[in-house]
Amino acid sequence: MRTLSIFNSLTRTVEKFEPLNPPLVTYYSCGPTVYSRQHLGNMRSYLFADTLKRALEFDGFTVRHVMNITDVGHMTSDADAGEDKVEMAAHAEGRSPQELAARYTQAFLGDLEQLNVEPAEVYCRATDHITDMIGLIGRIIERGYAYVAPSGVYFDVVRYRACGRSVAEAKGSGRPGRLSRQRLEEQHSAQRLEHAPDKRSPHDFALWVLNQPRHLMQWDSPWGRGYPGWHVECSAMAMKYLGETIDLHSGGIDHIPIHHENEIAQSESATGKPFARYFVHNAFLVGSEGAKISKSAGRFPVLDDLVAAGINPLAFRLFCFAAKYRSELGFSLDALKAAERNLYYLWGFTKVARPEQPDAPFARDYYERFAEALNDDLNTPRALAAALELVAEAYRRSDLRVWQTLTALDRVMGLRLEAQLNYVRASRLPDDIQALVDRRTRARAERNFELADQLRQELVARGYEVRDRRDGSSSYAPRWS
RNA sequence: GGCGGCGUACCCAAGUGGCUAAGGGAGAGGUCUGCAAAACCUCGAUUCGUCGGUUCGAUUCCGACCGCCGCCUCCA
Repeated sequence: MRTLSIFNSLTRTVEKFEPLNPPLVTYYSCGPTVYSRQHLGNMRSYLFADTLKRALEFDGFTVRHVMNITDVGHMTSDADAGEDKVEMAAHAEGRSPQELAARYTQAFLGDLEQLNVEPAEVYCRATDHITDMIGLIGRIIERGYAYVAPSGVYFDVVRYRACGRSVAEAKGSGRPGRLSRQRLEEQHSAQRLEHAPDKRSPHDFALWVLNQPRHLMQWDSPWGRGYPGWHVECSAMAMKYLGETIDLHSGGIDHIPIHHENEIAQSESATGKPFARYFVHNAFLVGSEGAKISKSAGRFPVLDDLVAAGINPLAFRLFCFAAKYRSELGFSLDALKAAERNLYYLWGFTKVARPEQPDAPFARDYYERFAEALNDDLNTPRALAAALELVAEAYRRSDLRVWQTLTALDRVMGLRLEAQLNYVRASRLPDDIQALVDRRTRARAERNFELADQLRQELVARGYEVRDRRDGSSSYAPRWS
């Protein structure tokens, strides 16, 4: 078994990854709040999570991956006027929150499928786990880290941050958050003045929201009718499916200061145990001007936009694979097109590959390079370079026996090479296309190149790729599925 | 105000205290081909935002500056 080194946000260093009970890895990654389409920036995160999971599997681990689908409780802010994102969007679209959530959940899963993301072992909806959340909140209250106020049950951030010294002492000088390294008093609190007046501190966050009669989704709880806060579903569901201490937790870099900090706080104050042993965060996809692509900024491309532009979704997958997860990635059509060229380069190899033969010895070096790069904190760009050079080397040597290696690498890259091979091999030409092919073959035999070229143009226009070989034979295949 | 990050060729993007600064795209030239396409070969940053410092030696470490970005309010 190889050892993955990965940057752990908890320690801010690259560490050897060692799960609690190998070969099992318990992995929780943050899923979407389903009130809108997930844009390409979001998709980068899910692709990153997928690559991380595939890398662990490449190394021989068995990954149990849990992803949340948050369909309630995600507020637009923590102020009084904060509204539930799902309910707000539902209202705007004239649907029920349930309909809206179901619709965007489907769209989300469809996107993952198009990107060839391995399905998680468990997708869990927040609304299916209300009792788990209530149980967790109860434990937090018992341990003294949450309190009940008229407007809700709040996590007592000041008490938690005090951790080992008196609350009074900690007030205004609490220890910095483990992930964000921010001290409470250093945070810009001007924006938080609108907070619920019965909160003890502006930093406290809601575990359970009470007395919001206009809210549609409500459940009974020991503290009254209401609904859960945003972060608590992740803690509750992660623990339910993976245990009180999980191996690995990932998400976007923006989750470091709020969501994950809060998850850790509420989880560990409930259990007294470490919540996650490794936290891993991916950087943003940014627009051409270097600004992040964000939902709140309004317009942002979604996967369907790429498809509409004629770009294969897997090109986006490869595009993300070609950059390190911890670096910002600059999105542009040119850059995406470059990735698409690489995709077609690898797919094109299926037309000449020798899947029935064992690999030539030279393939081994490239496999090793790929594995080494991958395990070096997921250096996917270097891994990709190894894969591309493997194919180039095969062409160069005119020794095309590298298929076993290439497909092994593709179990991490996820470009569906195997499926592409089957597709290319299985596809028979439709009769009308075959007729054109026959006519062209005849024309070429008669050295009537004018007609042959005309027929080639026709075939290309119909979506077929024409490749004449040196020996005079030709291949006609649909231009990529 | 606090926390964090970035600046490598036309574009995307790795990387290292000193071996030729990965790889890809685009571009130029070539091989092959009836011509294409595909594939392969060659070329391409004497240089890594700027200025200092440490060092025998820095793109890589330190400092300052310039520029860009994220977070501290929902955000992958």
